[in-house]
Amino acid sequence: MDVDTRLLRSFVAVAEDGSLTRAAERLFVSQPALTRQIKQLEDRVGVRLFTRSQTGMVLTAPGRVLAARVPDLLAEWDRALGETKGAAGRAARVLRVGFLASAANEATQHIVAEFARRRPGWRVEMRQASWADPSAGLADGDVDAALLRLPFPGQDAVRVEVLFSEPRWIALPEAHPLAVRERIPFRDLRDEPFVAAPPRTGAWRDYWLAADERDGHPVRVGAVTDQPDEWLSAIANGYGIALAPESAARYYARPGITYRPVTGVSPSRVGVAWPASADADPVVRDFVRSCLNSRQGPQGGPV
Amino acid sequence: MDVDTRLLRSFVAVAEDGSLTRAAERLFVSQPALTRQIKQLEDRVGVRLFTRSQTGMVLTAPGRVLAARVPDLLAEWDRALGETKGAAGRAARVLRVGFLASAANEATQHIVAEFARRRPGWRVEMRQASWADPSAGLADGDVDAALLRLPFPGQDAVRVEVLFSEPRWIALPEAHPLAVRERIPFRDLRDEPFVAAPPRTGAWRDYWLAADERDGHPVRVGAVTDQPDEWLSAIANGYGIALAPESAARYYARPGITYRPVTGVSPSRVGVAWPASADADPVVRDFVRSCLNSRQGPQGGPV
DNA sequence: CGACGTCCATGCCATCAGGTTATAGACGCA
DNA sequence: TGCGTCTATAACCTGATGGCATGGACGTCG
Repeated sequence: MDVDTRLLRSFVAVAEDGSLTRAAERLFVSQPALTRQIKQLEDRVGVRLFTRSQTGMVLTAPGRVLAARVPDLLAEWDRALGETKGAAGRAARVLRVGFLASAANEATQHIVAEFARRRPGWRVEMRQASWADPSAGLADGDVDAALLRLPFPGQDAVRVEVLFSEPRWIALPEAHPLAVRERIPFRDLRDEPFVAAPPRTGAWRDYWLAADERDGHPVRVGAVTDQPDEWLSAIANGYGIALAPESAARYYARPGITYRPVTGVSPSRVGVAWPASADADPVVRDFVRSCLNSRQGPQGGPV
Repeated sequence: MDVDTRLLRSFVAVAEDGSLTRAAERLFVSQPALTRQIKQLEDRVGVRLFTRSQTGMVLTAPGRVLAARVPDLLAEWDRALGETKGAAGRAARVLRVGFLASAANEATQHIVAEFARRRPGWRVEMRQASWADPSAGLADGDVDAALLRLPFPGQDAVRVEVLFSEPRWIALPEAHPLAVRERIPFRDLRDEPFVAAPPRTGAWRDYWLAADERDGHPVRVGAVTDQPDEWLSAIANGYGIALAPESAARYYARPGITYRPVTGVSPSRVGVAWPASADADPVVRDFVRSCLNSRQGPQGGPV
């Protein structure tokens, strides 16, 4: 029996949301279209997967069985796809590197230059990931390596080398009362609304909300964004403030936003990560070495 | 990235055959349709999977990576589907039992009756499998249990209880010179053409060709069939002869075909099999018990 | 108690994907 | 050089699918 993985993703979404209407807007399709997708899936499988009611969609017993397996299947498919693309990249001498907005900042160009020196003929394809995926595509096998901020979800499943760390600053609206201070203790910021990453990023989101350094003061979330521009707008518009690496002050300077050093929060660490399955890949190893080398400065010290 | 599993099955078929034309006829689609399916898959994945030539289609390096993973993915999907249908059956109080044509024969009705006694309200759904799948759907999770002939492919991955054994006879055309004999030694049959099961059924096919009891005489295959009616026609039409369980003489009696006892071949064993994952399922256990009980005769002896 | 809001289902229409047949184009082989 | 065997392309047609508008059932709130 054949199915489009699209139907399976729709199925999972509806199962999670318990509602066609909500799932439909999350999937960017109309509710009637989703109704028919689910119906089609049920027809193909030959089993009623949901019981409908005016309060939503509830999985039947067989539906629960399917819902328990489908996410793994989809993840495996995505992984197979990633490996295939990786092989294609290798054939074309392209190394796919994911990075998070603001991850390596000025280090990036040195790393790429160093890699180019080590691997003439190879090209690095930098792929910016949204904050919705702090692993920058590593988890899905979308990239061969990634430059990102630690900690990140799924970190234990991959190899990581720390490259450097830098202080965390605070980004606030120019007109914010605290913006006049030269240096701000974090305890003065704990009760401000924050601009946060999407909830499913878990520990990563918490880290940038400094959840561990609040002494029990609850987080107030003023906005949720997953891209730099949205993030900057949200801050400039006064929805909240946000911690950011020092280098963001240079890379994301913008009228209406002020960056200030913060005391009382741990610094942010930047690392290079790659899947364990690429341990033996000489190109990935060269890239990692390029990263470690660039740590000491553009001309490199002893490795 | 979303794909229809259909495209994946097409991909696997083309990869196996190394030819669009041959794969197309195996899949019962036209060659241009398959050309476009493959092209579509390549577009979606964003990677060239085959190198085309006038001698056929050859996998590229990334294509090999994908081809190595897809069969497992499809198998897992089929398994998830089977489990879902199984759950649906349980909810509807239906036990799905696969059987091979000629597997249990007269025992079947006793087993079903016994099961009905143990599980009032439950219904047994008997599904005849073609000889192309001697596991009768067990391997795909299509059934909750199966009545079949041992040995069968994949036997080690499931639980099996032997129910009984019966002599193997030979089915031959009425006009065959040997049909006049009352009892035929197998060595007199070794050089006859045989009607065989499809090649991919492996050991099962060999068993019914008595490959182990030929003393080196090679098998002559006169026809390949995977359904009882085709099998009977092939024999009646003189394409070959075939070993069959004794009970086939009663269940598949037909003008033009004669069944005779054979000496010098081992008897055939019939068993009930179920997936290890259903070990704890009380309904499956009851079914197995019904089978074992019916072994002694319809009224049952001590279990 | 009735109006309203919130669900999911359905009808209609336009569009597009996918199949089939026929044919072209490339190449190996006799 | 002509034939057979591949895959690619063109033209056409059918059917699937999505969007919009709307219907019907049910809970909720004034």
